[in-house]
Amino acid sequence: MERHNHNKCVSTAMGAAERVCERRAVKLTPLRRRILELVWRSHAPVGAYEILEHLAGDDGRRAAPPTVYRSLDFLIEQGLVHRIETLNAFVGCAHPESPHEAQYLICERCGDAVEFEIAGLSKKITTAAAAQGFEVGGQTIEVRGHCQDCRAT
Amino acid sequence: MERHNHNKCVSTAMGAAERVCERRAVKLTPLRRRILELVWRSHAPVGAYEILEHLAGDDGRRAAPPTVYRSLDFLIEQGLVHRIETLNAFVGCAHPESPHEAQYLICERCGDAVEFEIAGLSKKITTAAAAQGFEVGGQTIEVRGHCQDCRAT
DNA sequence: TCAATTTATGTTATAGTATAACATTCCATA
DNA sequence: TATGGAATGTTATACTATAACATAAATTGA
Repeated sequence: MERHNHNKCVSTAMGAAERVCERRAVKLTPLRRRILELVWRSHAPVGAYEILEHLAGDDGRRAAPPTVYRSLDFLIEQGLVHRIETLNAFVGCAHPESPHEAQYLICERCGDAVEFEIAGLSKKITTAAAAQGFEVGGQTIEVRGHCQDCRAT
Repeated sequence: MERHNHNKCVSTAMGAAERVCERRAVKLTPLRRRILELVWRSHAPVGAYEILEHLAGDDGRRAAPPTVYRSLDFLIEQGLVHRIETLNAFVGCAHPESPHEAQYLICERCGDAVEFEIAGLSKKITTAAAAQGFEVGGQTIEVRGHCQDCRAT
């Protein structure tokens, strides 16, 4: 199913997250840590309610939506998780150390969302917007289509 | 409030929509026409339930969500309306004649969403994705920030 | 240390967005 | 004018997200 050791990705990401939080003096609490891990365990973006179910699975009792959304808010704020607007879902950020505008390739067949960067793209947009007097606060760039693997199959 | 004659924009847009539909032999029914007009009457993106309320205002009785969503689906399919993913809302398309990837500048102060195009941007993304073996089906590019007018105020 | 304060989480209820499934009406055309 | 397809109506419900208030845990300062 996985074409590489994804567990390793997860633990690498968790390590990075811990370092980032420590450096910023913000708390990666057990709950936040658990939710970040759940997000990372999936290549594909995960919905908030999906996370909720997995939380319930771990211990006996059921968490409520605000629990998940609050932690997601924190993780997004710290750049550890990105939200995929076109899917109402969440993915782990591959480069949490340096804040950046994320751009995603989203495969409509397998559901994977891969963060990618086109050199200068973000800057080009900012410049073009500025030319019209628009001051850019944030960008959402999401590309739908079929990934290499799915096209081959 | 409006800094130009927006009514004129609306009627121009409606005319274009009628021509487009006629050429394609698809039906711009009274309901679809009414909804398109409601969308156009606002510079800012409109939510589906907001449209629903305005529909109710016109005659006495209340429409149900599927009525609106179905018409929106049609209008989007025909490129007469675009969906703003980051707002769960809808705007009239300025250039319905030629299908294209829309890009939006969305002002967080006044709410206006302006369609704009950066020369070669869409193509650049497609090319960059192709370099990774990804075949692009569609793009979502939405830029948040402050428009010229709102910055001036 | 302990009270005061802040931060995080729990809990309940509800708001907001969207679609499934089936019924009815409208309309083009044979 | 019967009929088949497209459009719309209707009811119910799924999915996504947040408000508001309660409790618990951690931090700080006296």
